[in-house]
Parts: sequence; C-alpha cells; structure tokens
Amino acid sequence: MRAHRNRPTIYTVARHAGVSIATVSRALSGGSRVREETERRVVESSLKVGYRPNGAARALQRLRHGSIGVVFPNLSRPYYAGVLMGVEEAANRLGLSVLIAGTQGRPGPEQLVLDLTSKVDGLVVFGRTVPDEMIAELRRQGTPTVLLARPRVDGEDTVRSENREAARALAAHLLEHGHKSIGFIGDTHSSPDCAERWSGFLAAHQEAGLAGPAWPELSALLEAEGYQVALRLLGADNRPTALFCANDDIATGAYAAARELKLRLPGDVAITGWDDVPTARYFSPPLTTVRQPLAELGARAAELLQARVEGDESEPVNALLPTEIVFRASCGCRSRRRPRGGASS
Amino acid sequence: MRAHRNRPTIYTVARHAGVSIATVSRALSGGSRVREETERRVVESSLKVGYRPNGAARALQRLRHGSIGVVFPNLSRPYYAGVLMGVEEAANRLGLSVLIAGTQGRPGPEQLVLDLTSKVDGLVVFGRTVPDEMIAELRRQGTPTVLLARPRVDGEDTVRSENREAARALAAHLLEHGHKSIGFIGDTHSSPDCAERWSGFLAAHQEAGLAGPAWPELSALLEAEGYQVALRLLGADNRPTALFCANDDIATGAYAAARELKLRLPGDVAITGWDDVPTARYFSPPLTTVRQPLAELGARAAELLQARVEGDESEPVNALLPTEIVFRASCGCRSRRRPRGGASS
DNA sequence: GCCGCCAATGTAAAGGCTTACATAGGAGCG
DNA sequence: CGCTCCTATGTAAGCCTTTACATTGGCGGC
Repeated sequence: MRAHRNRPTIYTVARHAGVSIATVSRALSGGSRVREETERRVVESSLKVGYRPNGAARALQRLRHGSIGVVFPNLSRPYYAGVLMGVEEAANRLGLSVLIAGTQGRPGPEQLVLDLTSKVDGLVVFGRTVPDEMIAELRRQGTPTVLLARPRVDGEDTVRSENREAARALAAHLLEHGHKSIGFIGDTHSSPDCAERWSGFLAAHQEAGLAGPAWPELSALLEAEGYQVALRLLGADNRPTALFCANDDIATGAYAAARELKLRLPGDVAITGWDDVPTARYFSPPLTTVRQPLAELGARAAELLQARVEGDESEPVNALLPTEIVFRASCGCRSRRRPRGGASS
Repeated sequence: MRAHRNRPTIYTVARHAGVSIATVSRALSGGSRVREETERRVVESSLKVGYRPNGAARALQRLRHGSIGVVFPNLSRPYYAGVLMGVEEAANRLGLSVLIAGTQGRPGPEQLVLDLTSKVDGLVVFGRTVPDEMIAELRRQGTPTVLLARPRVDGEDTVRSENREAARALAAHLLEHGHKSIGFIGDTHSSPDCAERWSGFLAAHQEAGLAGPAWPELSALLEAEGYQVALRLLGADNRPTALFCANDDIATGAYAAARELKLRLPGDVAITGWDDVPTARYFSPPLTTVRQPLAELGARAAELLQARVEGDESEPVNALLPTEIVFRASCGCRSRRRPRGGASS
C-alpha cells in the first residue's frame, strides 16, 4: 500500500552515473559548473532509469510550489472555461502549474479553498465564489490572491473586463433603433459583472431621458431560466420590443421563447446577448453581443499573481480590460457591419 | 525575493501552544492520542497564527502528492469542460487535487506531460493529446495513467463512452425516415470517438443494404469548419437529404449553412449532432443528438486512477459508458418524444 | 511502598531536493 | 619546483511534515 513502485530518485541517477547527487542536480537543472562529459553521462543515466524529479521535494527546498490555484463555480459556461484556458496558458508560459477547484454543488467553498492553499503559491478567485471574509483570511495567511470579475476589494488585486460603458453603449444602440421598452434579463445579485451591465443599461435610459424598467428581470445565467423569463415577458400585454440579455445563454433561451410565441426576430423583438460564444454568429438571426477578452483576463490574472508571489509589494492593481460590442443582426442592424456611431467600447 | 512573507510552520504553532511539533501534527491530523484540552489549545493556536500545513512537506513525507493531472486539448468545446468537471468533482470527493494541462497550441505535449509527472500521482489523458510512445514512457516511469475517449492500448486503463452502437442506431433512424443519401461530417483521423461513429454509421447502411457514402466528409470539430463543409455538400447537385454531424458544434455550422441555402429543416435536410450541448434543445428545430455521460466519464477516470495510485494491480479496465440518443425535431421526428423502435443505446 | 503499565507527549529520523561551503587536483606563474 | 587560484565535484545542512520509538509521570495492584 506504499508507493506502488519505488520511483527512481536523484540517488538512483547518481549511483548509475557514478557521481554525487549534487552533480546530478546541477547537471539537470543548474546548468552550471559541470563538465560537458559529466553532464552527458548524467542526462543519459537519468533517461535510462526513467528519473523524474520529485516536485514535492523540490517545492519544499525552493520554498515555492510552482503552482497556482483557480477557484470558479463551474465550467459549463464557456465564459469560465475560456478564462481558465487563459490562466493555464499564461501559467504554463511562466513555468507554473494550475490547480483547479469548482465550488458549484459543494457544501462550502471555505474548506476547499483552505485545502488549496496548502499546495499553491497563490490563488485566482472568480466573482463571488468565495466570501469576503475568506479573502481577508487568505491575506492574513499570506496567500497572494487575485480577484477576477469582481468589484474592487480593499487592498486586493483585481482583474475585470469593462461592463458598464459597453452596456450603456449597447442599450443606447437599442434605443436608437427606436425601442422604447427594453427588458433586462440577468442575475444582478450574484454576478457583479451583471450588476454593472444593469447599471450601464440604466445610464443609457437616463441619457435618453427615459425611465427604463424599474428592475432587472432576475434569472440565473442559464438557457432554461432565460427561456422562462423571456416567455413571461414576451407573453405579457405590454411586452417589451427588445430584450437585453446578460449573457448569450440567456439570449439562447430568449430566442426559443420568441419563436414559441411566433414573434419575428428582430422585427417583433430585438435580442442582444453578452460573451460572444462561438455559436453566436450562427444564431438565426446572428446574435449581437459583447465580446470579452477571455484569454487575456486569465492571462493578466496569472501574470499579476506571479508577480505577487515573487514578492512584488507595489500598490494593488485594478485592471480593467476593454470589451467590444459585436453588432450582428439580432439588434435590428441589417448587416454584420458595425453601425454608424463608434458605439464599441 | 524569497518567500514574500514567511508563512507560519508547524514550529510556529508548537511554540505558540507550548507543545512539540509532534503533538501539533497529531492534534491537527492524527486525531489520536492527544488530551482533549491540548487539542483545543493547538487548534486555537493554529487558527491564531494562521497556520496551513505545507503541502509539499506533507507530500514528501507521505510519498504521495495527493494530486492527479488531466491532459486535454482545450476547454472551448463543452465536451472537455464537462468531463473535466466530472474529474474534478470525483477527485475532490476522494481528497485529491486536480492539475490541468492543455496541449492545444503548445509546441509538443511531451515536455508538458513530463513536467506534470513531477507533481502528480497519476494522469488522466484525453484522446490523442499525447502520442502512444509517451504513454509507454509514463508506464515505464511508474506514473499510473488512465486513457479517456481513446481506443484500448495494451495494458492501460481506458474509459470511453459507447459510440458505435449509438451511431448505428441513429443512422438507422435517419434511414427509416426515408433518407437515402446521408452525409457524415467529422474528423475521423484525429478523434477516435469520431472514427467509431463513422463505423457505426456505415454499419447501419450495410444492414439496410445500402452503400452509403464512401468517405466521411472531413472537418475539424468546430462550427466554422462544419459550416464550410455543409455549405459545399448542400450546395452540390446531388445534395444529401440528411447530415450526420460528429458533434453539435458542426451541427451548428450545418444549420447556418442550410439556412443560408434557404433549405428548410428538417423538411429539406435533416441534421443530427452529438454531445447534447445545453443549447441543443433550443435550436430551431431542436437538435436530435446523442448524450454522453460527461461527468461520469470524468468521475470513472478519477476513481480508476485513484485505485491504481493506491496500488491496485488488477487487470487493466476498459470501461464503456452508455450513451443515449435524444430524439428531437431536427431528424424529422414531430415531437420531442422518442420514436417507435428502442433505438437508444 | 514499589513495580509495571498505560496514556500523553517529546525526540529524532526520514522523505528527495538544492545549494553553501569544503575539497581536490591541475594549470599557470615566478 | 612550489605556490596560488580556479574549476569540477563532493559533503552536508536544511526545507516542513509525519511517525516510530523514547520518555515521563501517574495510577492500580500487590
């Protein structure tokens, strides 16, 4: 029941090559102070015996795990998967490994996150997956943390994409198309990003001198809920003529609801999404949506974290990455071109 | 430039609580042979100083990392993301952490995988992400490995979902709908799963006494390529009346191509997919597709791997998980119900 | 009242690696 | 020819845990 086959260690290689373990270590990683012929012999031996350095021993000695952790709710939305890929790609480039922890369907994220801190040098934490107190606790323990897609927290690094201005511009665009009654579907409670979009959405109404809806239509960020909510909204007597969906999944549900009610898109209802999922351009009509720099969000987070791990003590960073409105046909635009005003943010 | 704030160690706690490090260790993990009052004091101290055990030291001592690695191409397809979530969930349940490695866009997977083996007890490897020689090398090094969605390799554990029989049944179903000319779109070269679907697709034709197409229409498993290929196929003089797409992304592209050519679905062309992505039921018409047990695939792989890590030396396992055809309207069925024959596999 | 035993705790070794410091041996120079 | 210095290599300490083994002190039994 112990290690199921004793893996070769640095001693195995040393014996095989007839040198000391220090020389093996130097030949394989140091790259310094080893005679060329010795190095060759050591490399040969290490291959022959199938040696792989033990990461735990290395981490212990170096006082660094060489790994970072990422905490997210789930991967079923392309958004999280995309950002995670960005983290992974950047981490790999920096020579770091990535440990993952999904919080969805777990009793509480606290234990999960605490356990992670035993194995990583730092943490990337998505949105509201862990409570503020936990963030503070991490700081107290000395685990560097970068917050993703979450409003500023005192003294913590944050990476987000621009939401408010893009939402304002997109809502303004719908208003320019002549829509007077636009519904907003999304979960402003549990998604900070979503709350910002709502805020921009309202701002556009104010600028146009319109009241706009009093509340967002709450819906989980999923197709099924979007469908239900859209069905209710579009089935009402004073139905909105446009639907501003907080992400493309909700928009997907809204499309289905509109079709079920025999409403034409975008003639009877205009619909917009958010995220620009790969399939968005294949919607019928193609979906007007907002593209976030997913990979870059992840990469920035990883790079920032790495700097903190290396001891960078400078002021907390609050990175805001630009988003881009992708005008397609579902908002009422004819072509897939960008319309008149420089409404992209 | 060293560790940016010296984290408390077990010595810090011991000093704070006025006991030896052995007692701290026992109080925090052993749970044995410690006076109740002592345990309380130790726990209090550990909280007060913000102690977290060092995973590297623990792993070194225990001769086990307590982590497994997952190697996949990317996460942009929901398929990989879903299986990864399954791995993560099961690993968490088993007290393991998950390290990820995406191979897409990397020079070669070899170095990536080798580096991983320094930090994990075992590896879950997707499809053709790493070459056979590498698999053999892993075995030689003593890193237990489970292969996912990949045909049997001598002496290795494999977890797959059923492809051939489901594909046969689905193709037979299309033939029963009266289709004589069905196109198959997918990448049989680089995806083993896809090759099996092609094989089942052919089998259905044989059983029906039909020749069927001579080759699969090669296409990457992405919307864009599916769109291009479908456009070519459906634009030809002797266009097929049905399209058997190797996954839902390709089907998405095919829908767009059919709409562009003003073909009605499913009247002029029937289309089927594979994977049952969350949006499939919201397609217009709703997509007939095949559901794979994503989470379970991942969970089985993780559990199997864990057993091997624990020293299980029994015969290699070759798990085949059942799939389920989800009949919706795009194949020509009226309702979303399952049609006559027990065609699900 | 002494011995033995047990519960609670302490001491120290081991796990695999990196690296500061020690050593050896050869080259270059006077 | 001997001394110095430098290069290649070796020796050993230390990174933080867990745990086998040692120690201590109190209690029951004789």
